[in-house]
Amino acid sequence: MSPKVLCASTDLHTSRDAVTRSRFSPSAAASTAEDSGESFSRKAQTGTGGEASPGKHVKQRSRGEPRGRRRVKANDRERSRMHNLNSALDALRSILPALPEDAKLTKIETLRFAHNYIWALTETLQMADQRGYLQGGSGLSSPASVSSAEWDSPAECATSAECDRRSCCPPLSSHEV
DNA sequence: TAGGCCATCTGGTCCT
DNA sequence: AGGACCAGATGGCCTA
Repeated sequence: MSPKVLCASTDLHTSRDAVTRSRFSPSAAASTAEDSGESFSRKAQTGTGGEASPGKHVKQRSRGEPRGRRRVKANDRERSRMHNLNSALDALRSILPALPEDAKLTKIETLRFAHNYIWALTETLQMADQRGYLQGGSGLSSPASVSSAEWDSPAECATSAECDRRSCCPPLSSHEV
């Protein structure tokens, strides 16, 4: 679904990254506009968003580092934080039931799929527990051996549409994570 | 071309 | 004081 290639978590210099960097040139913007005392901000330019009205609220400068340098550092941290988040998301994708190679789940799809997957596993465990399968140690297939389609539409339903009709699966909104 | 998804920047707020 | 986290804004890329 999503043919785009996410930047690898450790690669800070994807082509997209390069494009963005060259476009915004944050270091330049930060060190020129901000060092001169004028805060460079698209929000301020457009006048949208939750920013305080200009002039009313001037954030205090630290006496140490110049504001521009702090901004650049904060941007770097934020970037790596998001890369970290994406790594975790990739790790989550990797343990979800296999999908076709080219079908990479989007972020929101990954979270929803994982949510349903956990729900299905829980249901399976409960059923197995009730039937005493857990003592025997057999009769349960490993999650990895179950197709993603099966996990998308839990055991009782052949299709997700049927699942919707019967409401056998908890709607995500009912216990949104 | 519109809409979805994404990366990035940014300022505010909370926490250590 | 500085870092982490968050949400809004922006613009690029891709697909229907």
